[in-house]
Amino acid sequence: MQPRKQHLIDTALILFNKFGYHATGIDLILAESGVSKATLYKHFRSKEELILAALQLRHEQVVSKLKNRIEDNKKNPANTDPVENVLVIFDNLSEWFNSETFFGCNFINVSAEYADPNNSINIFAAKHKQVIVDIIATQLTPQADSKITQQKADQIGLLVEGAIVMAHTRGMKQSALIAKEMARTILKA
Amino acid sequence: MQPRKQHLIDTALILFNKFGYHATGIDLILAESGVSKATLYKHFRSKEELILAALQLRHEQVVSKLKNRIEDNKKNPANTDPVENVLVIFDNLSEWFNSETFFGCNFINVSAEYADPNNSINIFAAKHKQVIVDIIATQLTPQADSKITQQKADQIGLLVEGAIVMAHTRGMKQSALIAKEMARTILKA
DNA sequence: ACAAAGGTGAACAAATCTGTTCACCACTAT
DNA sequence: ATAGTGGTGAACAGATTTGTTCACCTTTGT
Repeated sequence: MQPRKQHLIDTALILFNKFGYHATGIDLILAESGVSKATLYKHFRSKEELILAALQLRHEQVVSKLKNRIEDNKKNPANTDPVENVLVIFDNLSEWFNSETFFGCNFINVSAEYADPNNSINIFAAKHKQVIVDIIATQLTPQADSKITQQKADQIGLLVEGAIVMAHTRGMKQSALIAKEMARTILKA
Repeated sequence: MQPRKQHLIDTALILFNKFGYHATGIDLILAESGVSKATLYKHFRSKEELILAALQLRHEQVVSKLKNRIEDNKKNPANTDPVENVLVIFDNLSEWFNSETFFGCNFINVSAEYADPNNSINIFAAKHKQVIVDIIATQLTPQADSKITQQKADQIGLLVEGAIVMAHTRGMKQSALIAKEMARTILKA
């Protein structure tokens, strides 16, 4: 990956997330990154392609952070309960909400702006959400094939979405901890 | 309210919800409604004002529908459990998700596009969410002033948001019923 | 020394967006 | 009849959007 290309994607990701996808024009990304317009269109055929590249980057960030969190938690031999190991997701969320870089979930937001289910951007967002739920499912049971595991993973996924929206639209950053307690109750019921 | 003005708001609400707020141009609203541009700008100073009017309409729709649902449920003297009376919210959601007019929550979506917390559109969306939670709280206990009631209402609110996002981004329309069962477990724990 | 690759800057095209203006039309109440 | 109200249509302005093109610059590998 050429450094200029990477820099464009990094900058675009931040601006898209903070200001929205339609509201963030190409020119702002160029000004903020210091890259020329000709270079942008040498690396990306269109704005849509840049959006997809930014989402791809974000997807990788989220997945790797999540997996690392869970793995770190498992390193402590005291943590054997798969339920508790999954709940670290919400600690992750809490940190994110309280960081300076929280402007809602890229994928929820982009889904709102590109709502057509046939649009490749929308499809990408839906896939991301599915991957996250699948990771949760594999954590709950080593073989994540059972119906019950899938159901539980969807429940956790639903709580994650709810916490993100609450934190974003109402500024309720404690929603991650509210969701965590709810998840504990649900999973142990 | 002049009929042309009302018609503009009705049309704008549908289009904004379906295609997004930036993506929906004034011209599309005019073409779809059959109203002239001069008339639009006689009734609204700007597109932003039209957006706010559309959100106001949607707010009233949601609040009145929700209240009616709860009242209707209470008419059956068998329903005395406040928890069960609150859970009809999720039946409401389920119907909405499975209707032809479901394109996500206007207020979540508009919050994504106008993310600045000082923007009047963003503020309106946050207020709407707060009103919904307050309605839930008053249903849980007649005097909704206790800390515990507020907490429970926030939990229900979180489940509602989660169900909406799941239904919208992943097309999982059954999320309303998943959330309903979770709500029952939480409230009776 | 020189060619190739990657990047720049600026001008440009073409579409699209919000918002303004104004002459004109239809209806209704007096 | 006539004045007032609300609406239309069309042209127009001005800003902003995405995307293209091209002459030129800089660095790097041979």
